[in-house]
Amino acid sequence: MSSMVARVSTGAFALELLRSHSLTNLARQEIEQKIMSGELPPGAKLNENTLAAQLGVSRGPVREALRALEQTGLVRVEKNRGVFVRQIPIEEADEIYELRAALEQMVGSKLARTITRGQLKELHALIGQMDQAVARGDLDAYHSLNLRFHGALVEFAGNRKLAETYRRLVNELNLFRKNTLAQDHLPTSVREHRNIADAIESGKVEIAGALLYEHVMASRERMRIAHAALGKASGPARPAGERSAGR
Amino acid sequence: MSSMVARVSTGAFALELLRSHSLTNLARQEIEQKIMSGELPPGAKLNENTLAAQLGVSRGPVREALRALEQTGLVRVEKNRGVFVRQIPIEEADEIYELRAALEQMVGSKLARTITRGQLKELHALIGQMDQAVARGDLDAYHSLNLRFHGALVEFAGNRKLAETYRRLVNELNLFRKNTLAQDHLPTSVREHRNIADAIESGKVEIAGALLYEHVMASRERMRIAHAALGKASGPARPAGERSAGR
DNA sequence: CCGTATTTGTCCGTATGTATG
DNA sequence: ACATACATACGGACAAATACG
Repeated sequence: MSSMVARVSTGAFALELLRSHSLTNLARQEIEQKIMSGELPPGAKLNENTLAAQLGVSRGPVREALRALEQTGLVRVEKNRGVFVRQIPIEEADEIYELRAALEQMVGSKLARTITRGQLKELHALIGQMDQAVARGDLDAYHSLNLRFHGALVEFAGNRKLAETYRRLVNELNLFRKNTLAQDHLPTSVREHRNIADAIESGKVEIAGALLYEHVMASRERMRIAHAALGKASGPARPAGERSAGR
Repeated sequence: MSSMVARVSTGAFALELLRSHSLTNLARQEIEQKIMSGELPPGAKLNENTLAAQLGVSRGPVREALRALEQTGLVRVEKNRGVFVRQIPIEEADEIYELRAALEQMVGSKLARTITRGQLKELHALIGQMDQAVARGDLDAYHSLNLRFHGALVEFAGNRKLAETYRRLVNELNLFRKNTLAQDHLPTSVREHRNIADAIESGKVEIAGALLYEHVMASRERMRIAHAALGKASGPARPAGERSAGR
């Protein structure tokens, strides 16, 4: 009893590592990484043997990881055929944006009541960095900062279940965005971020929520437009699409 | 609804069966069933061998199923120790209710704009049945109808991702409710349902959303009270609780 | 249309870690 | 504290289904 922790230097972190030390979790993280980075693009087939070889493990952990990823919506499993990186159809992306907007509305309202000065400072810091990114015309940096900004908002809301749900949705949206890589109207987007932060700081519960809702729905519109434009420009109407789920 | 069982001749349904014909999916459904029915109560340990034997399969599919169920939040996996039916702490139930309230607010606003006469009829039918259940003092029936009412609302909103998210949350709440089996103030609850349906019918977007939000948050309060009362009355402060989950 | 190769689905054996007397 | 019993983690083999030539 007395010496429990003993020498595991930073307790919580180490335990988290240990928990992830199972090959299944390792495989899940690694595969998820490959998907999110685009190394495994939407529609790609995930070969169990190949993945197992790459990770230096047997197929068991890989299969378990894939079954878990199926639940998170990142992959789709077709019996006796294989598992594929999900191809999010525009209709579903639409739905996800709508849902995400509702979640962020909740976040905005909540933060308007609970935010701390330190958190506000973090938000403003991110906004400042976004300004710079826009000035440099660095789209990638902006995109990344944007994700961090919204992620911070959600985290600050202090509802872990909400955060988990949000992460899941953003993951799926990233799957979709790989195609359209939204070229938001950056100055507008930055201004909206400032307005949101201000409304939160002022404690305007309704307005903060509404602004975030509208901000996300505006993103959705830009996504739709970009997708429509891309649809005409490049690909055929049906780019090796998701086999209509139920079949 | 057409008669579904019949034969395995109706396309979509039959294919759904086929998809479930994989032992992994079968195991997942079966275990989920056992959990939701209370046969496997929160905190129970799930033994791979036992489950495999009960289902007449090997441990492989069972393990994959458990990994999937972990992602849905129904079970918790401790490396080298086993998997357990999750014990939702009151704090998390609280968070889930809050999130669910936000989702239903979205549902209410949306339905106020899109609901059809047929859907309204279904809602009123359910409300009528709830009236009868209350009159009979049949709590179980009321509880079931209540779930169906909210489920119908969510379904009518026509956002599949929302519906899926909602289902996930309700699943987890059921895990919690096994303990507190909320004894809502039924007449109040029924009245709220009517008000919600009316607001939706009248197309009052803001009000319908707000009413649903408040309705769910009121449920949360009742849950809290019931839980507090139960905590004092029966169990010890710490009923074999969720081990603080790593960090 | 058939035979072959590859991949997935399932099962079982073994090693390792955990709980217990 | 040690040894024993047991459950899980992982790997590997076999069977079934699919894809390919």
